[in-house]
Amino acid sequence: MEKEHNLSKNQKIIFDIIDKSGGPMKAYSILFDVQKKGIKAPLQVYRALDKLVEIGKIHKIESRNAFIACQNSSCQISKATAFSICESCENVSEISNSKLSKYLSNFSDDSGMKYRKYNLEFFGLCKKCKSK
Amino acid sequence: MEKEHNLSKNQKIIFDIIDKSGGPMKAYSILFDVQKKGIKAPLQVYRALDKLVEIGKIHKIESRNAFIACQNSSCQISKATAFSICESCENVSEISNSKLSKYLSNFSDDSGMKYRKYNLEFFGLCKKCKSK
DNA sequence: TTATAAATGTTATATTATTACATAACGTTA
DNA sequence: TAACGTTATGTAATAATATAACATTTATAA
Ligand SMILES: [Zn+2]
Ligand SMILES: [Zn+2]
Ligand SMILES: [Zn+2]
Ligand SMILES: [Zn+2]
Repeated sequence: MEKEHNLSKNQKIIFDIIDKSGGPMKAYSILFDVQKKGIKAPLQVYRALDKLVEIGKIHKIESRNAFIACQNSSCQISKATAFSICESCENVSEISNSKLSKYLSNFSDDSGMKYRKYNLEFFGLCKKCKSK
Repeated sequence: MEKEHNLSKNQKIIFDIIDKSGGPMKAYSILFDVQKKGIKAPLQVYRALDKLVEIGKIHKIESRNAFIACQNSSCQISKATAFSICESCENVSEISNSKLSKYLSNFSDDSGMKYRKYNLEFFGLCKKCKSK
Protein backbone atom coordinates (compact mmCIF):
# COMPACT_ATOMS: atom_id res chain seq x y z
CA MET A 1 0.00 0.00 0.00
CA GLU A 2 1.32 3.38 -0.89
CA LYS A 3 1.69 6.12 1.62
CA GLU A 4 -1.02 8.71 1.37
CA HIS A 5 0.25 12.22 1.18
CA ASN A 6 -2.19 14.87 2.18
CA LEU A 7 -1.21 17.80 0.10
CA SER A 8 -1.37 21.22 1.65
CA LYS A 9 -3.33 24.04 0.07
CA ASN A 10 -0.49 25.41 -2.04
CA GLN A 11 0.75 21.96 -2.93
CA LYS A 12 -2.70 21.00 -4.20
CA ILE A 13 -3.09 24.15 -6.25
CA ILE A 14 0.26 23.68 -7.87
CA PHE A 15 -0.06 19.99 -8.44
CA ASP A 16 -3.46 20.46 -10.05
CA ILE A 17 -2.26 23.06 -12.50
CA ILE A 18 0.66 20.90 -13.60
CA ASP A 19 -1.44 17.79 -13.80
CA LYS A 20 -4.16 19.47 -15.81
CA SER A 21 -1.67 20.95 -18.24
CA GLY A 22 -0.75 17.46 -19.33
CA GLY A 23 2.83 18.41 -20.02
CA PRO A 24 5.88 19.98 -18.47
CA MET A 25 5.47 23.41 -16.90
CA LYS A 26 8.09 25.92 -15.86
CA ALA A 27 8.10 27.43 -12.41
CA TYR A 28 7.44 31.00 -13.44
CA SER A 29 4.71 29.98 -15.80
CA ILE A 30 3.07 28.16 -12.92
CA LEU A 31 3.54 31.27 -10.80
CA PHE A 32 1.81 33.38 -13.41
CA ASP A 33 -1.14 30.99 -13.56
CA VAL A 34 -1.66 30.77 -9.82
CA GLN A 35 -1.52 34.46 -9.01
CA LYS A 36 -5.31 34.58 -9.10
CA LYS A 37 -5.33 31.94 -6.39
CA GLY A 38 -3.24 34.08 -4.08
CA ILE A 39 0.16 32.57 -4.69
CA LYS A 40 2.27 35.58 -5.38
CA ALA A 41 5.91 34.72 -4.81
CA PRO A 42 8.38 32.40 -6.54
CA LEU A 43 9.28 30.81 -3.25
CA GLN A 44 5.75 29.67 -2.68
CA VAL A 45 5.89 27.86 -5.98
CA TYR A 46 9.37 26.42 -5.46
CA ARG A 47 8.49 25.14 -2.01
CA ALA A 48 5.47 23.31 -3.32
CA LEU A 49 7.48 21.97 -6.26
CA ASP A 50 10.21 20.71 -3.94
CA LYS A 51 7.72 18.84 -1.83
CA LEU A 52 5.85 17.40 -4.81
CA VAL A 53 9.11 16.18 -6.30
CA GLU A 54 10.12 14.69 -2.97
CA ILE A 55 6.96 12.63 -2.70
CA GLY A 56 7.01 11.67 -6.37
CA LYS A 57 3.83 13.41 -7.51
CA ILE A 58 5.83 15.37 -10.06
CA HIS A 59 9.27 15.06 -11.62
CA LYS A 60 11.71 17.67 -12.79
CA ILE A 61 12.79 17.49 -16.40
CA GLU A 62 16.34 18.61 -15.77
CA SER A 63 17.27 19.51 -19.31
CA ARG A 64 14.27 21.79 -19.55
CA ASN A 65 13.97 23.22 -16.05
CA ALA A 66 10.40 22.12 -16.06
CA PHE A 67 8.09 19.99 -13.99
CA ILE A 68 5.69 17.30 -15.09
CA ALA A 69 3.07 15.29 -13.23
CA CYS A 70 4.03 11.68 -12.65
CA GLN A 71 2.36 9.59 -15.32
CA ASN A 72 3.18 6.38 -13.58
CA SER A 73 1.21 6.00 -10.41
CA SER A 74 3.63 3.46 -9.06
CA CYS A 75 6.75 5.58 -9.01
CA GLN A 76 6.06 7.68 -5.98
CA ILE A 77 9.54 7.38 -4.74
CA SER A 78 10.99 9.09 -7.75
CA LYS A 79 14.18 7.15 -7.64
CA ALA A 80 14.02 5.76 -11.13
CA THR A 81 12.75 8.13 -13.78
CA ALA A 82 12.96 8.10 -17.55
CA PHE A 83 11.55 10.50 -20.06
CA SER A 84 11.33 10.95 -23.78
CA ILE A 85 11.56 14.48 -25.05
CA CYS A 86 10.76 15.61 -28.54
CA GLU A 87 13.33 18.12 -29.68
CA SER A 88 10.92 19.61 -32.13
CA CYS A 89 7.60 20.07 -30.32
CA GLU A 90 9.01 19.69 -26.80
CA ASN A 91 6.46 17.07 -25.95
CA VAL A 92 7.59 15.08 -22.93
CA SER A 93 6.40 11.75 -21.71
CA GLU A 94 7.40 9.51 -18.90
CA ILE A 95 8.69 6.15 -20.02
CA SER A 96 7.44 3.29 -17.98
CA ASN A 97 9.20 0.21 -19.20
CA SER A 98 9.84 -2.43 -16.62
CA LYS A 99 12.78 -3.96 -18.47
CA LEU A 100 14.48 -0.61 -18.71
CA SER A 101 13.85 0.27 -15.10
CA LYS A 102 15.00 -3.14 -13.94
CA TYR A 103 18.12 -2.89 -16.03
CA LEU A 104 18.99 0.54 -14.69
CA SER A 105 17.96 -0.07 -11.11
CA ASN A 106 20.25 -3.07 -11.02
CA PHE A 107 23.10 -1.39 -12.81
CA SER A 108 26.42 -1.52 -11.11
CA ASP A 109 30.01 -1.30 -12.15
CA ASP A 110 33.43 -1.52 -10.60
CA SER A 111 33.56 2.11 -9.52
CA GLY A 112 32.56 1.22 -5.97
CA MET A 113 29.68 3.59 -6.26
CA LYS A 114 26.39 2.61 -4.65
CA TYR A 115 23.64 3.69 -7.01
CA ARG A 116 20.49 4.81 -5.30
CA LYS A 117 18.62 6.73 -7.93
CA TYR A 118 18.75 7.66 -11.60
CA ASN A 119 17.23 9.97 -14.13
CA LEU A 120 17.31 9.27 -17.83
CA GLU A 121 16.30 11.63 -20.60
CA PHE A 122 15.95 10.48 -24.19
CA PHE A 123 15.81 13.05 -26.97
CA GLY A 124 14.53 12.65 -30.47
CA LEU A 125 11.53 13.21 -32.64
CA CYS A 126 8.06 12.14 -31.70
CA LYS A 127 5.80 10.32 -34.11
CA LYS A 128 4.07 13.49 -35.27
CA CYS A 129 7.24 15.50 -35.76
CA LYS A 130 9.00 12.65 -37.57
CA SER A 131 6.37 12.61 -40.28
CA LYS A 132 6.59 16.31 -41.13
CA MET B 1 39.38 8.83 -37.61
CA GLU B 2 37.81 11.52 -35.52
CA LYS B 3 37.25 14.98 -36.78
CA GLU B 4 39.78 17.44 -35.52
CA HIS B 5 38.31 20.53 -33.99
CA ASN B 6 40.58 23.49 -33.85
CA LEU B 7 39.42 25.31 -30.82
CA SER B 8 39.35 29.06 -30.92
CA LYS B 9 41.15 31.15 -28.34
CA ASN B 10 38.26 31.42 -25.90
CA GLN B 11 37.24 27.83 -26.43
CA LYS B 12 40.76 26.65 -25.58
CA ILE B 13 40.97 28.79 -22.47
CA ILE B 14 37.66 27.53 -21.21
CA PHE B 15 38.22 23.93 -22.12
CA ASP B 16 41.60 23.95 -20.41
CA ILE B 17 40.27 25.29 -17.17
CA ILE B 18 37.49 22.71 -17.04
CA ASP B 19 39.78 19.91 -18.05
CA LYS B 20 42.43 20.83 -15.48
CA SER B 21 39.87 21.10 -12.71
CA GLY B 22 39.19 17.39 -13.09
CA GLY B 23 35.55 17.79 -12.14
CA PRO B 24 32.40 19.67 -12.98
CA MET B 25 32.57 23.45 -13.09
CA LYS B 26 29.81 26.01 -13.10
CA ALA B 27 29.66 28.72 -15.68
CA TYR B 28 30.13 31.65 -13.34
CA SER B 29 32.95 29.96 -11.53
CA ILE B 30 34.65 29.51 -14.88
CA LEU B 31 33.96 33.16 -15.61
CA PHE B 32 35.59 34.18 -12.37
CA ASP B 33 38.66 32.11 -13.13
CA VAL B 34 39.16 33.42 -16.64
CA GLN B 35 38.79 37.10 -15.95
CA LYS B 36 42.56 37.40 -15.76
CA LYS B 37 42.73 36.04 -19.30
CA GLY B 38 40.49 38.78 -20.62
CA ILE B 39 37.21 36.97 -20.72
CA LYS B 40 34.91 39.33 -18.92
CA ALA B 41 31.33 38.53 -19.83
CA PRO B 42 29.02 35.58 -19.17
CA LEU B 43 28.15 35.35 -22.81
CA GLN B 44 31.75 34.73 -23.76
CA VAL B 45 31.77 31.77 -21.42
CA TYR B 46 28.40 30.43 -22.49
CA ARG B 47 29.31 30.65 -26.16
CA ALA B 48 32.44 28.64 -25.63
CA LEU B 49 30.55 26.15 -23.47
CA ASP B 50 27.88 25.73 -26.13
CA LYS B 51 30.46 25.00 -28.77
CA LEU B 52 32.42 22.62 -26.56
CA VAL B 53 29.26 20.73 -25.71
CA GLU B 54 28.32 20.60 -29.37
CA ILE B 55 31.59 18.99 -30.38
CA GLY B 56 31.63 16.68 -27.38
CA LYS B 57 34.71 18.02 -25.60
CA ILE B 58 32.63 18.70 -22.53
CA HIS B 59 29.24 17.63 -21.25
CA LYS B 60 26.64 19.41 -19.21
CA ILE B 61 25.61 17.79 -15.96
CA GLU B 62 22.00 18.84 -16.15
CA SER B 63 21.06 18.23 -12.55
CA ARG B 64 23.94 20.43 -11.40
CA ASN B 65 24.09 23.13 -14.06
CA ALA B 66 27.74 22.29 -14.42
CA PHE B 67 30.15 21.29 -17.14
CA ILE B 68 32.71 18.52 -17.14
CA ALA B 69 35.43 17.57 -19.61
CA CYS B 70 34.70 14.41 -21.56
CA GLN B 71 36.50 11.55 -19.89
CA ASN B 72 35.84 9.23 -22.77
CA SER B 73 37.80 10.26 -25.83
CA SER B 74 35.49 8.32 -28.08
CA CYS B 75 32.26 10.10 -27.34
CA GLN B 76 32.82 13.26 -29.29
CA ILE B 77 29.34 13.28 -30.59
CA SER B 78 27.80 13.57 -27.17
CA LYS B 79 24.74 11.66 -28.08
CA ALA B 80 25.04 9.00 -25.42
CA THR B 81 26.18 10.22 -22.03
CA ALA B 82 26.03 8.70 -18.58
CA PHE B 83 27.33 10.00 -15.30
CA SER B 84 27.55 8.98 -11.70
CA ILE B 85 27.12 11.71 -9.16
CA CYS B 86 27.91 11.43 -5.48
CA GLU B 87 25.20 13.15 -3.50
CA SER B 88 27.55 13.68 -0.62
CA CYS B 89 30.82 15.02 -2.06
CA GLU B 90 29.38 15.96 -5.46
CA ASN B 91 32.10 14.03 -7.23
CA VAL B 92 31.05 13.32 -10.80
CA SER B 93 32.42 10.82 -13.23
CA GLU B 94 31.52 9.81 -16.70
CA ILE B 95 30.44 6.22 -17.01
CA SER B 96 31.83 4.45 -19.99
CA ASN B 97 30.30 1.04 -20.09
CA SER B 98 29.76 -0.41 -23.51
CA LYS B 99 26.96 -2.72 -22.44
CA LEU B 100 25.06 0.15 -20.92
CA SER B 101 25.59 2.41 -23.90
CA LYS B 102 24.63 -0.33 -26.33
CA TYR B 103 21.53 -1.10 -24.33
CA LEU B 104 20.43 2.53 -24.23
CA SER B 105 21.44 3.43 -27.76
CA ASN B 106 19.34 0.57 -29.04
CA PHE B 107 16.43 1.24 -26.76
CA SER B 108 13.10 1.58 -28.43
CA ASP B 109 9.52 1.17 -27.41
CA ASP B 110 6.11 1.37 -28.96
CA SER B 111 5.74 5.11 -28.54
CA GLY B 112 6.74 5.73 -32.13
CA MET B 113 9.49 8.01 -30.92
CA LYS B 114 12.79 7.89 -32.74
CA TYR B 115 15.50 8.16 -30.11
CA ARG B 116 18.57 10.04 -31.23
CA LYS B 117 20.33 10.88 -28.03
CA TYR B 118 20.19 10.29 -24.30
CA ASN B 119 21.61 11.51 -21.05
CA LEU B 120 21.63 9.41 -17.91
CA GLU B 121 22.53 10.56 -14.43
CA PHE B 122 22.99 8.13 -11.57
CA PHE B 123 23.00 9.39 -8.01
CA GLY B 124 24.35 7.73 -4.91
CA LEU B 125 27.32 7.57 -2.66
CA CYS B 126 30.84 7.16 -3.89
CA LYS B 127 33.24 4.69 -2.36
CA LYS B 128 34.79 7.27 -0.04
CA CYS B 129 31.52 8.71 1.18
CA LYS B 130 29.96 5.30 1.68
CA SER B 131 32.61 4.35 4.21
CA LYS B 132 32.17 7.41 6.39
C1' DT C 1 39.95 38.96 -53.57
C1' DT C 2 35.61 38.66 -52.00
C1' DA C 3 32.20 36.46 -49.89
C1' DT C 4 30.65 33.56 -46.08
C1' DA C 5 30.73 31.65 -41.80
C1' DA C 6 32.51 31.57 -37.19
C1' DA C 7 34.09 33.87 -33.28
C1' DT C 8 34.53 37.92 -30.35
C1' DG C 9 33.31 42.10 -27.45
C1' DT C 10 29.95 44.64 -24.89
C1' DT C 11 25.73 46.07 -22.65
C1' DA C 12 21.59 44.99 -21.06
C1' DT C 13 18.13 41.90 -19.68
C1' DA C 14 15.61 37.54 -18.98
C1' DT C 15 15.00 33.36 -16.47
C1' DT C 16 15.59 30.28 -12.72
C1' DA C 17 16.26 29.60 -7.85
C1' DT C 18 17.53 30.62 -2.93
C1' DT C 19 18.37 33.28 1.67
C1' DA C 20 16.54 35.26 5.53
C1' DC C 21 13.19 36.17 8.63
C1' DA C 22 8.52 36.34 10.57
C1' DT C 23 4.12 34.05 11.26
C1' DA C 24 0.52 30.53 11.07
C1' DA C 25 -1.42 25.85 10.89
C1' DC C 26 -1.08 21.12 12.07
C1' DG C 27 -0.26 16.76 14.59
C1' DT C 28 1.13 14.55 18.68
C1' DT C 29 1.02 13.52 23.24
C1' DA C 30 1.28 14.99 28.23
C1' DT D 1 -6.65 21.52 26.64
C1' DA D 2 -1.90 23.00 26.69
C1' DA D 3 2.53 22.65 25.20
C1' DC D 4 5.68 21.18 21.86
C1' DG D 5 7.83 20.16 17.63
C1' DT D 6 7.09 19.96 12.72
C1' DT D 7 5.40 21.52 8.52
C1' DA D 8 3.59 25.08 5.75
C1' DT D 9 2.93 29.93 4.61
C1' DG D 10 3.89 35.02 3.58
C1' DT D 11 6.97 38.55 2.06
C1' DA D 12 11.04 41.01 0.54
C1' DA D 13 15.32 40.88 -1.19
C1' DT D 14 18.85 38.84 -3.77
C1' DA D 15 21.65 35.18 -5.92
C1' DA D 16 22.63 32.22 -9.71
C1' DT D 17 21.98 30.83 -14.38
C1' DA D 18 21.32 32.04 -19.17
C1' DT D 19 20.07 34.74 -23.42
C1' DA D 20 18.98 38.88 -26.68
C1' DA D 21 20.65 42.34 -29.49
C1' DC D 22 24.01 44.61 -31.92
C1' DA D 23 28.66 45.91 -33.57
C1' DT D 24 33.05 44.25 -34.98
C1' DT D 25 36.78 41.07 -36.04
C1' DT D 26 38.91 36.86 -37.55
C1' DA D 27 39.11 32.56 -40.04
C1' DT D 28 37.88 29.70 -44.21
C1' DA D 29 37.50 28.89 -48.62
C1' DA D 30 35.69 29.67 -53.47
ZN1 LIG E 1 6.75 9.03 -12.30
ZN1 LIG F 1 7.28 16.34 -31.52
ZN1 LIG G 1 32.11 11.97 -22.94
ZN1 LIG H 1 31.37 11.10 -2.38
